[in-house]
Parts: sequence; structure tokens; C-alpha cells
Amino acid sequence: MNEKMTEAGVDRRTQLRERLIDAAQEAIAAQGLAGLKARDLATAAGCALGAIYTAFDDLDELILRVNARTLARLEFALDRALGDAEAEQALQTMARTYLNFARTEEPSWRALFEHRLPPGVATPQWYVDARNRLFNRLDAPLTQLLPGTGHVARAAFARTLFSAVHGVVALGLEEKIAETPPKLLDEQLEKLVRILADGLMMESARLI
Amino acid sequence: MNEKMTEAGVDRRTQLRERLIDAAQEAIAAQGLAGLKARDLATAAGCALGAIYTAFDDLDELILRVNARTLARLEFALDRALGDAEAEQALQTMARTYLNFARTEEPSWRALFEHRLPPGVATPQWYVDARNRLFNRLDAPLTQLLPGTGHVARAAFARTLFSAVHGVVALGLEEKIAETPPKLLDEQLEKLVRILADGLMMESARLI
DNA sequence: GACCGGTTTTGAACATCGTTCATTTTTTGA
DNA sequence: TCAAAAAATGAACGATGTTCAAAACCGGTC
Repeated sequence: MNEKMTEAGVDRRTQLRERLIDAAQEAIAAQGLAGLKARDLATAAGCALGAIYTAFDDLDELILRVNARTLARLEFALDRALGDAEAEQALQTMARTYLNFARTEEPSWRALFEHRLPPGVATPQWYVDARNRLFNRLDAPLTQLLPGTGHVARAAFARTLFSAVHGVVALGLEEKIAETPPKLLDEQLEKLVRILADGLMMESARLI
Repeated sequence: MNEKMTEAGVDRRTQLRERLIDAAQEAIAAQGLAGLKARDLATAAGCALGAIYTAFDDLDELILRVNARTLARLEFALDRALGDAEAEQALQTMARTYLNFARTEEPSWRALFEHRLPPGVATPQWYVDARNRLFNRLDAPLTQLLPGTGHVARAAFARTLFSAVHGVVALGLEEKIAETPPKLLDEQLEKLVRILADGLMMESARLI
């Protein structure tokens, strides 16, 4: 990517970046990561093929940009659904909202986890931060369910809880020949969270 | 793929298939799905580029064959580690073995979940069966922990449990900039399974 | 053992992909 | 107004998976 730039050029470049991210977002939302083609992108954004590489290093960077937007939408959905419920209810709502988001935006959501950077290339910090913000959403309910534990331990387990729910959603939506019926998946996810909440209560009872 | 074949041809074809699967397995084990290249494969198996397509429809079919072998190794690892422990211990051992397998064979294991067939193409039945055999491993311990429940409900929840553990392992091994430290991942997985086992006990206590 | 029909194998050719870079076009500033 | 700097362009490059006309091979027959 070029470094120097005149003043007017900054605006034009920013606009081009915007249009490219928009077009990429549309492509990924419709057909997933595999549907993102450089030439289609240039056509959709109304620029030349080579112009993509004046705005971004490569398609990987563009994908990360789209993924960051998807994460932002997911955060928004979680916050809106949450209100200020009780601890287990909050966990149930978040799990349910996560499943819902994955269902309604499946290709975009899947792109969050399918995409791999080339080996040796580090994920940019701004993307890591955006990802971590997700786990923080779990901190409040966990504080209720595990009053004694410190901040670090809680953060670690928040990630674990998220991963467990993600695993159920990810494999549940995988449509190998016989997809899990939607209703069954709903029930299973609720059951998992209920059992986790129960187990967490026992865990904290043990400490007293 | 061709249909008819003389008697001697069957053998030669089978041998070619074997050599190709071996070569593909090696490539995937070393460099993951992205490291599987048709031309390298032909060289490694000592055949012409086109010969690959006389043995398999396309690379997708070949990948499924390799994945089936990986599943078989995973099953073997689980069975060997299991012995006949108590219910929670059995779950702990299986989770631990799964994490271990993912660690020692990460590219092959990752290929199991990364690979996607082209849209509209159904997964062959033999592969679906191989996958489902995995979940059955959880049936025995679950029977101990949830004595009252029927076979279908147990099978469904076995899949859910597996998915939860898989989620923790998969995201835990993802090495975005700061990978989860191995020891922390060990602890978190054990904690998750302990909490699940506790929660399951409460679940079954409620039914009495 | 020379010939022929059918099988099987071959790898050059094709279509498509991300990426580059010499060239052209546009913008800038004196 | 015009030369120098910046930006945009798209043909060309090097990979990729897949195909298919041609070559090589095989088994039976005279």
C-alpha cells in the first residue's frame, strides 16, 4: 500500500476504501468468503482491478475490515437483547442472541472464523481488540454467578463459556446431510446454558 | 470418474488411490488444507496430473478420504485413553484426549472442520457415519450421569457436549496474536467439564 | 509376432484466481 | 501554462483445479 498522499487524495482514497468494504461486505453476506473475487469487487465498487491494491495491502486486509463490521453488528445485537436481566437469564439471552445472529447472518458470521491469515502474518491489534470486546459482555453475569473470583480468572472463563456456546452453534448449523433441526438446536443450547449455570452455582457453593 | 474397468485395472486403480490418499494425508498433516496442491500430489504419488482424476472425482473427495482417516485416529485415541472410568472422569479423559489430539495433529484435525463442499453437493453417507461414531463415545458416561433419559435425548445431548468441548479447543488453539497459554487452556477445559458434570447431576436430581 | 480394438495414462491446454507494475491519466504548484 | 509528482489503470504474470485429445498400453487372434 502506498504511504504518501496529497490532501485531496486522502478523501478520495477513503471513499474508495469505503466503497470496497461495502462491496466486500455484500459479497461475503451473500456467498461467504469463497464468493469474494477481486474482479467482481472492482466492478461493484466502480474502480479498476489494480485500485483495490492502492486502498488495501491485499484481500486479507479487506476481509478483516468486513469481519470487524460483523463483530460490531453482533455486539449491537447482544447489547440490545440484554437489558439488565438476572445472571442465568442473561447468559440464556446472550446464547440465544448469538445463535440468532449466526442464523440470520450465517455467511458473514462464518467468515469470522473461517478466515485464516497466511502463516507468520500477525493479526492486527485493532482486530484483536474488536474480538475481545465480545468476551467482556459475559463479565457481568459471571460476576453474579461466581462472586468470589478475581477479574483475570473471570475473563479467562468468559472466553471458555463463549467458546463452548460457539461450538454448539457452529457445529449445530453445519448442514452435513442431516442438519440439526432448528427447534432441537434451540433446546440443546438452552439446556447447555442451564446446566452450565447450575454447575457454576455448585462451583461457587464449594468455595464457601 | 470412469466406471468400467478390467480385472487387473481394479487393482492398479486401488493402489493408485492408496498412494494418493497417503500423499494427501502427508501434505495435510504438514501444511493443512491449503498445502494440498494437485501437481505436488501427482509428483509425490508418482503419477500424472490427470491420473488424480481417474482415481477421484476431484480433490474434495480426496480430502474427505483423508479426513475419514483422521477421524479413525481420533476414535482410536479416545478408546485407548478411556479404559472404564467413572462418568465424570470419563468425560474429563475424553475432553483431555480430544484437546491432546488437536494439539499433536493440529493441521489434520483442523482440516476436519475447515473443509467445505461446494454448495449443493451432499456429504457422502460413509463420511457422515464416520463422524457420528464419534458422538457415540459419549453415550456411556452420559447414561451414568443422566439415568432417566431416553436414547434419543442422550444422543442429542452427546452431540451438544461434544460441540461445547470442540468450541473451547478450537478457539483455544486459534493463535490470533496472543494464543491461550497451553496450561490455561488445560485448566479451562477441565473446569468446563467439571461444571458441566455438576450441572448434569443437578439436572438429574431435579427429575427425582 | 504382427496387427487391432478397447482401456488406461498422460500432460499440454484451459479457465479462473490474486497480485504486480509499466503505462497512462490526473492533479499539483510555481 | 506546463513540467513534475501522484494516482489510477488493466494487460500480463504466476498459481491454481480441471479437462480432454492424443499417446501408450494391453490382451486376444490369425
